[in-house]
Parts: sequence; structure tokens; C-alpha cells
Amino acid sequence: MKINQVLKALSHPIRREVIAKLRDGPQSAGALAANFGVSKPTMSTHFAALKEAGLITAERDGVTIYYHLNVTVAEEALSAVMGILGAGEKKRGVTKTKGKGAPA
Amino acid sequence: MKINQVLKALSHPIRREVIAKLRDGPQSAGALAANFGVSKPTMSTHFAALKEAGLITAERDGVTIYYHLNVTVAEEALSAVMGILGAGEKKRGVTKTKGKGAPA
DNA sequence: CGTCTAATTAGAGATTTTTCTAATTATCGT
DNA sequence: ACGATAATTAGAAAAATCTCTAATTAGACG
Repeated sequence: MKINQVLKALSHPIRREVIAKLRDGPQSAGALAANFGVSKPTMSTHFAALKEAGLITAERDGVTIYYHLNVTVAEEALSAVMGILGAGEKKRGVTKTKGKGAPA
Repeated sequence: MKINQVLKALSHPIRREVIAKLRDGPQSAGALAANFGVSKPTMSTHFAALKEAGLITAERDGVTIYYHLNVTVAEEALSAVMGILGAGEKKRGVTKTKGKGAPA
């Protein structure tokens, strides 16, 4: 899981909404696309970004493609974000140096 | 807290590293900038993005500016990401319709 | 095979992001 | 006031992102 790809994927509202919808179960590309005011090719690009990030997987059934949320990657991503944001841990105070030998 | 700004802020490796460093306590702009292979003005831009997102705050002490992690916003952001990624909840199965009256 | 549906890839334009150098602002100390 | 230090703003170039329309691929079915 590449955290950079995952966070870039999460940095667009449409892609976040897609993930939210897929939490209720797999859905076809077309059904997903119907929820947003952009063209289908644009949605394809967003699906591709999510797929690249590993957050979703595609499954073809006949002519229809169903996207599934990859729960494992979603959980890994969440852990990673916890690691970055600190998950509520407290740390030591300022190391302020007021006098002459000032810090950078 | 605007989740879009926060996630965009998190979508750059340098900005994530800055947050990580600030978890150990406030640091000056210059001290932070010293850790990355980019110019100081570039770092200023990154600080501005983090500040816009509310993830850090600035405090001037003489000629030096100290950045602090905004723990509250960091925690809110984490909650928001949990909401998006689902925080490990399980949901119902596929609603696959194989026959004629196919879904979109 | 021809045609219809579902979705993607191709190509291009507009906007945003990232980064740089140069100039400016703000503060301190003499 | 002057000069040094810390950091930002200004302006511009390069790269990435987002979106569109048109064309293509893939499969189903009569």
C-alpha cells in the first residue's frame, strides 16, 4: 500500500463519495457514475485512481463492471493516517530559545 | 474543518513529514525547512497549505516563527477519515442482477 | 455477423500544484 | 537609522490534475 497514492486518491470529493457508496456493497461503474454530475469517462478516471491506490477492485460480470471496496487496504490506510496524525498522543513542550544563540 | 483542504494538505509527503515532526513539539519554520531538499519559499508554501487546512498554527517569537500542530484539528481529521474509510464496519453483500433487466 | 449496452482509452484544453529565484516584510541589536 | 537574520510574498515556469468529446474495446444476443 502506497500511502501517497492512497491519500491522493482520498483528496478528491468524488472519489471519497465513491468509497462511501461502496461501503454498502459492490456497485457497477454506471450505477456509481449516476450519482455525480460528471461524464462517465471522468468517472472512469476516478475509478482508475482508486484502483491504482488499491482501495477498490474491479470484477467483470458480462458487460458490467462491479467495483468493490478493498476493506484491507482501507484499514491499512486508516492506520497509516493514524500514524501521521498522531492518534491522540501527547508529547513534550516547546524548545524555545529566546536569547542570543537562537535556533534557525 | 474543511475535510477537502485537510486531505489535500495530507496528500503531499513533505507536508505529512512536517506534521510528523510537529508531533514532537513546536519547531521554527527554518528548523523544519532544514529537513527537506527544497527551498525555504517552497516550504513556506507548504506551511501555508497546512495553516489553511487548520492543521498547524503559527506563533512569532521575535524574528522566528514557530509552528505548532493543531491537535484538535488533527483529531477531527482522523475521525473524518475513519468516517470515509468505514473504520472496519462490515456491510451487506452484492446486489447482482444477472438477467435481462440489468442494472446500470 | 451486426448491433446494442457498459465501460474504457485517446487526445486535448483549462486549472491547479509544485517549485524556483528575486524582492519584500518584520524584528532585533548596535 | 543601519545591517543582519528569519520568513514571507511576487512572479513565473514545469508538471500534474480534472474534465470534456470522440473513438475504441468487450461482451451479450438475435
